[in-house]
Amino acid sequence: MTPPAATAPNAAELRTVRTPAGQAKDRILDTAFRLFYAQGLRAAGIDTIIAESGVAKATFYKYFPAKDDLILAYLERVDGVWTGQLHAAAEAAGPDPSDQLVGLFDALSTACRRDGYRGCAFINAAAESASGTRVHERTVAHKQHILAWIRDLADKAGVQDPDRLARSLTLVLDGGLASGVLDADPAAAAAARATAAQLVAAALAPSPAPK
Amino acid sequence: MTPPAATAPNAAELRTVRTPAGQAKDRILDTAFRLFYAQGLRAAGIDTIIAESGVAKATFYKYFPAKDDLILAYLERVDGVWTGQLHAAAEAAGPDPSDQLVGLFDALSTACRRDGYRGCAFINAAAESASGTRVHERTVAHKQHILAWIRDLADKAGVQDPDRLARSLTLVLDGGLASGVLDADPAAAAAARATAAQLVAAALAPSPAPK
DNA sequence: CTTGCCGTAGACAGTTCTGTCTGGTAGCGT
DNA sequence: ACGCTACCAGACAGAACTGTCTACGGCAAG
Repeated sequence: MTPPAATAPNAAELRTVRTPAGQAKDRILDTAFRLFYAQGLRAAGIDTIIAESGVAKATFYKYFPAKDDLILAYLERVDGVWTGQLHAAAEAAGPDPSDQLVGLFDALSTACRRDGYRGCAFINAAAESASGTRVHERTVAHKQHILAWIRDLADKAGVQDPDRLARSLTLVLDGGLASGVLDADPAAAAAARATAAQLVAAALAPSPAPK
Repeated sequence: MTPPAATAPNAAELRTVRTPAGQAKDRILDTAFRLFYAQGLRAAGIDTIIAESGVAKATFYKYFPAKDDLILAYLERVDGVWTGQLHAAAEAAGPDPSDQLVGLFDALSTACRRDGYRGCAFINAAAESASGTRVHERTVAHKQHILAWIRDLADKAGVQDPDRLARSLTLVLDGGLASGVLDADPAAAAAARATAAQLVAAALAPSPAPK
């Protein structure tokens, strides 16, 4: 009966406890989302993520064969969340595309007021990943999606040069996000919104040839 | 004569080679500058820096008791270099402060055309350091210096709201720098300059109350 | 009941990283 | 000639990290 294993803890009172469902993966992703963003991709170790998820190591590696796979899944989730907030903020500004172009900057204000705000997860991830890696490529793709979406809004707003306006606005947005990793100053977000409003207004005006 | 040490390599043909001067520290800093920027603070290991500097480990730890000390020295050097390039670009634009406010963006264009460009060393460093650490504080201080300098230029240019213009310009500048870690697109730098020119022009104009 | 899947628990290997320590060498001023 | 200083070379310790492996428990479907 008693196993001869000297190292094995007597399995009697062994709390293997629970196994809710196929939700171990979700717990891992939740923890990764939190730790990767708060500490950075490299600073957050696999062991810590496993421990805080309350998951067995074998389970972890079943779902994410390598750390990079988890990082990619994390970025995927961030993409969904952030894009959603951006769209929501834009739509909250009303049906007019030119209003939406300004309104989307409210997502920045909201984000930087959140506790533990540490700037843009994608910019931070790019800073930690070598170019050419899957992680880095993923961040580039994200930024391109955002740029395309803003360009689309600018197009609908009927400005003369949608590309130019979209470029300017993403610069301001990225600037606001990047400064967030330094200090989560709400004034920067407000300034970004004001600057965006100015740029959109100028793009809509008859424009006396700004140069 | 022959040392009894079994492990010791016979010191006969030992090339301890050179000891130029007190320049070991410089070589370390040069290597750190290169590797920290190219790979990131965490990805660049002490051992690699030591090996590529051609320096003994003891020498290294004599000058930099901990890795953080080297990182701080690295940031100090980056600050000097980047601030210098910014000032030079501004001055190259002529004596008029309003021209300098636009001209400083030429430093961004130049930087992103450089091989191995990977965005702003400070933003990247901030992404890898926890807030509250010396490294993080140093990056914040850098950005504040830049902001103060631009504000000063805006003041001299005689715009109505120097704070507001300086905020906008740093947002655009940071945006250009942040996007540099994703892809070193010269178009982004050009767009940043154009946006800056537009913002400066608008700030100087009689301004029909932009809202 | 048995079989297979999903899960826990944790030992283990192999690498890498930071930081310490010993020992030896070359030049320089006195 | 002597000692001082700055340097090179590399072994070593201790920790942390990623990833593999064995062993076991419970649940549901056939």
